[in-house]
Amino acid sequence: MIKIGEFSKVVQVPVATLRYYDQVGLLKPIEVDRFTGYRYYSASQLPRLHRILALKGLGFSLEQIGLVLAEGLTPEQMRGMLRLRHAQISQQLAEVQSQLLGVEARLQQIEKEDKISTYDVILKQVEPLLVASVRAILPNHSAVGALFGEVYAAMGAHVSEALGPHPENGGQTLALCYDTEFKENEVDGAAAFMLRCRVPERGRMKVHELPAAAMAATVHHGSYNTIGEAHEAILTWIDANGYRIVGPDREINLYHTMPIRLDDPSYVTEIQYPVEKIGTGNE
Amino acid sequence: MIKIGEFSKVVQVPVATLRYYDQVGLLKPIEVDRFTGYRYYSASQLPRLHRILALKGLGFSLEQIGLVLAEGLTPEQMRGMLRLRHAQISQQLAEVQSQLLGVEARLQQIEKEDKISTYDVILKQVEPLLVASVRAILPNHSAVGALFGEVYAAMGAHVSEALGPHPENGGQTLALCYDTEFKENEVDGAAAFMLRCRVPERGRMKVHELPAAAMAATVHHGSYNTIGEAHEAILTWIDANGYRIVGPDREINLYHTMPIRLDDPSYVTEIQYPVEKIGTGNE
DNA sequence: CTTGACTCTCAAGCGACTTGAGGGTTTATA
DNA sequence: TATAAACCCTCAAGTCGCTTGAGAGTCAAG
Repeated sequence: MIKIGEFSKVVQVPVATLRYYDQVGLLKPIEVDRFTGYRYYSASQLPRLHRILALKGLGFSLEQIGLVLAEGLTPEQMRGMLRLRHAQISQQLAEVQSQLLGVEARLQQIEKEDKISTYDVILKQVEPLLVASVRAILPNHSAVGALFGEVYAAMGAHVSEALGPHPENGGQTLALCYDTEFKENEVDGAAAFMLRCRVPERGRMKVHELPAAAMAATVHHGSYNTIGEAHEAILTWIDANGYRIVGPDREINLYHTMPIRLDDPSYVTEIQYPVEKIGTGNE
Repeated sequence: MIKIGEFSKVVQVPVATLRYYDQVGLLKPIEVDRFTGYRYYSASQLPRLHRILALKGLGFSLEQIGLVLAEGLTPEQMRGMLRLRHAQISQQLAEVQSQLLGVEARLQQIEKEDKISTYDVILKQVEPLLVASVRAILPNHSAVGALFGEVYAAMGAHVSEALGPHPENGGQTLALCYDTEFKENEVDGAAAFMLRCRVPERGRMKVHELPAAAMAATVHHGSYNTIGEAHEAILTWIDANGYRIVGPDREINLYHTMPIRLDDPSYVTEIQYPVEKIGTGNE
């Protein structure tokens, strides 16, 4: 029969925490003075507390620990809990590891350039996307602008099926680059509009569905002249964070007006590269 | 100028979260309708949100992210934040990894014995400990009981310096085992009392300080006959969790009465083995 | 003009504690 | 024996990053 303060010292658990465990019913003192409310513990409670600390150390919630302590579960149920927890921890491990890589990449970047990067790359899942597009070999990157005109013309009255708040004066456009390495000329690119439903194809304009994918993405704000930096930033990130490019990259503009003017400084472009984690390949 | 719902879809962040970011000042809409309170966002806010998501992905708190977004910090400060975070993540990584090992160990144990273990092993730091002890080669493990009598006698009037609530009828005792491998006889063991201050030595009774250490510990409740199981459990744990024994183990009894009676079924014994993580050796 | 989808604010809830205010009890010392 | 220091009590609120829900107002299509 010892008081809470001494028990606290023996088991190295703060007094407040012991009171909390009492409150939630996890570890009740063997006796509570009816008049003063003083809590009294005994050495015989050590095994129970040890179990609490052990399970807490494995990351179980107090509620789950309560279940285990109630002794009402079979070994089979216990196995189930452990397997579930195992899965959770594995996932958490992957997350923490990628955080570590991410922080290290940022540190490297800041060591090299001695300034905080303009571009922030994040990983996001995108859903399958229906598009109307024209693909062609272009003399240079800027030439993609002309392709948008072609798509626009080919759609005709179906422009209203293009995604965006006001299709006439601001839709969502998408430029794709199929080259697997950087090229100044003979760029294999495409211009596309996002669709809410299928429209008839016409000429070089085809309709197809871009697949769902995990994307490394960043946002470029300003004219296209400096968009190369954004691509560079994203490629550096992909390398430093242990990913690999697995398809054509996309340049997405929300709320473009037609015709496209590549030097508009108010443009906001999201650049996406489909990626997969190295070492998780499905080949 | 788009409404919160559509912005939410584009950036894949829940509406409630956007409202929350508005509330805490992390991302204010570019415009709020004075009459309806409707929030309006624009594509130009994408870079800011991207930065928020990127930093959140590295595990920074919203408060820290707010600081970064305020642009008021130098690259040097940013480096500092990143290094700090790096240290935190490394620690978290170690913790998650040991959780994974721990869960796997428990799963193995339950697969093998098909019951939930009686013993829960935890890791704890113990502080340096002043003890009065008698060390000797003993014919068997139970013989340590006699040594306690010798310590008790050697302390004489200084018994009052022994730790525990009432030194006469219940003190804290400690049995040490210096063998590096299990022995049935010729056990190199010691019996000790914990002291609050130094007392004079007498005969075989010596006073010295046990070093601080990280301990793998468990609690045995009941007579000494079955204490072997507790040792076994702890040794299995040490192996499965990637630790190594680095010193003599301790058996600690809180609130022993003198003389020691080894078959008392109400005894509670904490068993500790000093350990270090394999791969973190200081040699 | 209705319907249904969307938006607003404000309050409370989550988990595992921690902190603090305000007040009673025990114990060691003067 | 008085008193100070150490210890104990309860209850309430704060932490973080949202999430959920109630109740009410707004907007766009049919």
